[in-house]
Amino acid sequence: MPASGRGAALSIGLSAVIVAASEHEPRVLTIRFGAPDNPVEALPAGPLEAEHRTLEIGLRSWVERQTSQRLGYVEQLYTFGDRDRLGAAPAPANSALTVAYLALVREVVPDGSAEAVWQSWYRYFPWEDWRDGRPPLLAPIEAALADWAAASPGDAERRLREVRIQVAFGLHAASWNEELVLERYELLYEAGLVSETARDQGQAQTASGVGVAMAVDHRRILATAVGRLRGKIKYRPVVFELMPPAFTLSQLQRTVEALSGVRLHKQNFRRLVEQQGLVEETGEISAATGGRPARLVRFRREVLLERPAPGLRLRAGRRMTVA
Amino acid sequence: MPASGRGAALSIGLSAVIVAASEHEPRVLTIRFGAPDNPVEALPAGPLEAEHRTLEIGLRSWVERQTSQRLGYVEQLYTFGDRDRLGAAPAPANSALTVAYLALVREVVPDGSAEAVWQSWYRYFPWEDWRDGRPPLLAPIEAALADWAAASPGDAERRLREVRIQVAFGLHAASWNEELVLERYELLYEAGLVSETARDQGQAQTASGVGVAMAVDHRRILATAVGRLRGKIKYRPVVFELMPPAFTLSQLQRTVEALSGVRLHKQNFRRLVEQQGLVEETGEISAATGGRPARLVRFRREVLLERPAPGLRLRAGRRMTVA
DNA sequence: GCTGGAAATGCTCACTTTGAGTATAATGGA
DNA sequence: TCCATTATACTCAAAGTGAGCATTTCCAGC
Repeated sequence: MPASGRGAALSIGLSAVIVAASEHEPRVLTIRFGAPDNPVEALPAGPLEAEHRTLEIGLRSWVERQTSQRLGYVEQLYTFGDRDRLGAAPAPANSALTVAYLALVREVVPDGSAEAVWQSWYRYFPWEDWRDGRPPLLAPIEAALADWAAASPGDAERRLREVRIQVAFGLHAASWNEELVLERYELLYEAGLVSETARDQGQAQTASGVGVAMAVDHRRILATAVGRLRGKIKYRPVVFELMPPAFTLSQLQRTVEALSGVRLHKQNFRRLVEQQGLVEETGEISAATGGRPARLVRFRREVLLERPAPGLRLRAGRRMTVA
Repeated sequence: MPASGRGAALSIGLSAVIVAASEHEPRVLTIRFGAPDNPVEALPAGPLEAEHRTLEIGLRSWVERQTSQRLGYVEQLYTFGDRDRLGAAPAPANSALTVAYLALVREVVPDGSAEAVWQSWYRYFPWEDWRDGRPPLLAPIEAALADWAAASPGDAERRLREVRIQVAFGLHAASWNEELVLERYELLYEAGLVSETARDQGQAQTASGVGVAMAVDHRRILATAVGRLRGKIKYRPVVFELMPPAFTLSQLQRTVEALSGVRLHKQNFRRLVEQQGLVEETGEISAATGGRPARLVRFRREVLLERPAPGLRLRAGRRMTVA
C-alpha cells in the first residue's frame, strides 16, 4: 500500500463539551483551576489511552471516571491541530492533536470532583442570548468590528471582513442566524475583542475582552459545539436527550429556547411538536407553576421510524417570533 | 492545567475524499495498486507532516503534490481511530488515527500519477443510485439483511436490527433517505454482505460481496463523505464548486441528481434555483445538445449574504419526484 | 364562592411553499 | 414540413407557516 495513512507521531488528546439544560439555562461542564482569585476555566480533557477500543469509548471512560457523569448521546465534533489554534504561536516539534466531542446528559450530578462546575454557556458567549431581545452588548461589539474592518491592510481584505461581519452578525438582508456561533467567535478573536487573542500572542493579559475566556482553544471548541447543537435540534430529536422522562410542552419550549438563544411562538411550537408526532401523552398532569396545569408528555421514540428528519424544524431565517 | 489534552503518541494520517462530477456521474479520486489482476482500490492518503501549519494545509499540500489536483472547497469529515475500523482485529500498540477530509474540485485533470483513477462512486455503492428507479440489487440485499436480523443472538438485538434496517433502507413508513449512506454501509458490513467483513476477520477472501471493496476502512470513509455531501447541498451552495463557471440549469440538475442519486422534478427544480437567487444570467446561450438551446447561468455569490442557508433545499422525505 | 392573573390549550386566517401537472417555445434532423 | 427533444412558462390544489384571538383551568386573595 503506497499511501497508507501512517504519519508523524503526535500526542492525541480528547476533549468534551458536556451539555445539560436546566429549564432556563443551557449548561456546560467546566473545570476550574489555578489561582482562586484568577481561575482558569477549561473543558474536561484527557489523553487517549492505548487500552481503549475506540475513540468514543476512550472518551466515555475517562469522562465517567473524572466527572462521575454518565454520558448518553455522544457525537464527534471536530479534530483540532495544535497549530490551528494559536495565531502566531511557535509550533512545538511534537505537537498535539485534539479530538473534540459533544455529549448530552440528562442528570446534573452535583459535580464529582470539586473543580467541575456547571456553567451557563452564555457566560462565554453573552452575545448569543437573544431570548430577551437583542443583547445590548452587541452595539459596542459591532462598532469595534467595524473599526477592525476599516483598519484592514488592503482593499480586498476590507471587503472580505465586511462581508464576514454582515453574514455572521446578520446586519443587512441576512438576519441573525443562531447557528453561526463559531463564525462570530472567530471574528471576535481575529479582531482582538476576546482576551484569548492577546494571550495567544504573548501580550499582556488585559482583563477586558467580551465574555469569559477559557484555556487554550476551549472557547473555540465550545463555540463549535453550540453551533452544531443549535443546528442539530432542527432535524434530529436530540433535545430529548436533555429532558427528563416526562415533561410539559412549555418546559420543552423553554429548553429549546435556552439552547437556540431565541424566543419561539408558543402556539406554533406546540402545533409543530404535536403534528410531528414527537411526543405522546403520559396521562399525567404536572404540578402547576402558576396557571392552568399542563399535560405531561414523553418523547415518542417511534418517530425515528416514521420521519426521515424528525426535529423541531425551526427554519433558519424568518422564524417564529416571540409570542 | 490538570487535564491538558496530551495523550499517547500515535501516528496520524490524513485521507481525502476528492469529489468531482461529470454531468452524469459523481466521481471520486482513487488510487489503484497491487497485482494487476486483483488490484486494491484506496483513497489518497498521506502522513501529517510536522512542517504543516494546520491539518487542512497539510492535506492540501500533499494532495496537490501527489495528484497534481488543486483543491477548492475542503471540509473535515471525521476522525477515525484505528480500532473503530476493524471488527475483531487485534490492536497494534502504536496505532494510527486518520483524519478524513472531503474536497470538491472542478477540473478533472488527466490523473498526474499513473495510479490515480477517477471512479464513479456508485462503483462502491451501487445500491445508492436510484436515478433509474429502485436498483434491482436491493431485493437480494434486503432479503439477506432480513436473514441477518432473524439470526440475531437475542430478542432485543433482533428488534434493534430490524429497526435499523427499516430506517436505513426506507422500508415501512420511512421512505428512502439518500443521506443515510453510512448507516446502510455499516449494516451491510455487519451483516457480512461486503467483502471487507470477511477480510477484516482474517477469513478467506470471497470474491462475492456487494459493490467494489476498498482498502482498510476507505469505503466507510467514502460512505461518510457521500452522506455528508448529499446533506450539505441542501443548505449550502456547494454544488457550484463542482460546476464549470457557466452552465445550464439542466446541467446543474443532472449534477445534483448524480450526487443525490434521485431524480428531481424539472420545472420545480428550476423554480427553486431561480427563486432562491442562486444563479444569474450570463447572457449567453449554450450549444444545444438536442432540443431548444438553453440559457447559460453562473453562480450568484451574493446569495451568501442574503440567505442564511442558501441551498437546494430538497427536503428529505416527500420530495420532488421524477418528471 | 367570586374575581383576576397566569398558564395551557384550542382555533382561525391569510400567506407562502410545494408537488404535480399542462402548455408553449425553439432547436435540429428525418 | 413535421417531429422528437429539450427549454421555459404558467396553473392549481394541498400542505405548511406566521401571527393572531379566544377559551379553559388552575391558584391566590378577597
